[in-house]
Amino acid sequence: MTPTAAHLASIRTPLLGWYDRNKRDLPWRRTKDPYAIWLSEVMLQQTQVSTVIPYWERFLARFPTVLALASAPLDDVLAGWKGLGYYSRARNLHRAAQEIVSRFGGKLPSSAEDLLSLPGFGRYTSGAVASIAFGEEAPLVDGNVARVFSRLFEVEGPPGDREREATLWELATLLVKGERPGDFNQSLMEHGATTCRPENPLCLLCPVRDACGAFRAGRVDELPPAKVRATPKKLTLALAVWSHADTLLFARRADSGLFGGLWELPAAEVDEDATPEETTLRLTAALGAGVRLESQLGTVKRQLTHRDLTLRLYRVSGPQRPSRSESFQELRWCTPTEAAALGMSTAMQRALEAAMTALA
DNA sequence: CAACCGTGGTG
DNA sequence: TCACCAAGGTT
Repeated sequence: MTPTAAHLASIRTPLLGWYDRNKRDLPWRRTKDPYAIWLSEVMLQQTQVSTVIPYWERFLARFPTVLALASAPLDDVLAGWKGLGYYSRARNLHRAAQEIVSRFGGKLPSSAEDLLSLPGFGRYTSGAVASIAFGEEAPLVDGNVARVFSRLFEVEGPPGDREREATLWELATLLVKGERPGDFNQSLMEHGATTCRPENPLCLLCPVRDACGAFRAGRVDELPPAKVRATPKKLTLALAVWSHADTLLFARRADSGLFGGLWELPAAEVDEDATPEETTLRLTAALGAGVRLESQLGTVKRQLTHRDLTLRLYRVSGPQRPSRSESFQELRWCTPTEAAALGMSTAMQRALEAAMTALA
């Protein structure tokens, strides 16, 4: 895979021109603040543009600078991320901000190489920030670019294939060299998102159709091959709905794993066909306090990428109201209003709504 | 390197 | 309804 200089130019120039004429007016394209651009790149990972826009604006207003983010409690950062998913992104963002303060004097390093050393900066995000915010000729490959290249150059192999990935990064490295590397990288992604789409690509409107191997060969529909996904595994959680006065008991999960660092109705994993006795034991162990199941308040189901999640709500009580537990970072009794400000997954919000409805 | 990590949009 | 997917990173 060694395209000629002429072939590269027949892609680079039209694509950049097309981008200048057709790029969407996105809020993070109106700023030159590296921190704001970094934030957009992290939020956009595996997430739709339309979903990100309101989050980006709100988060930036709440944490306007690297220093503000670094100084904030993780709990607040996760609350600002509430509902966006992939919460390790927020934990890594927070850690990276603190490292930027301690190692780089509070300013983002400008090279992809330095950025790569920070939490949450992989190859893609390092290249994106270095090229878009700092003008470095740093390559990037995301899902869009992979699709665009696999069609333009007829790169074979399924997503994840080692040789395929190496080829894609080589191509990105060759193509990014030239004027306005940040805009060029964005032109690749914008093209993939709007024209060279996964389904029903708009080849008739494509600015680089003449250079496209898949178009010439009539293979646009078969490149790239779809990724094979594992079937979701079942995960059943028993949730304790423990009310006292006008409050409910909430717990903050450990920082790693599913919903790491987020608040929840205290949860314990149970077997899909767990008996009430087993459920009682699990919740008692989790809370470190004797628990009695009063009644079942309902069930909430959620589909995650790798998990088929079932949340079973149990109204519980016990002889002693717990205030600490080994299983959780923190326990807290909260009114509904207070709970609304906590960092909580959408799944848990649904469960909480179901609990409140059942209790009302 | 395969598994893990969320959510909402789409056909 | 459901499978697929969207500007990935970590372990």
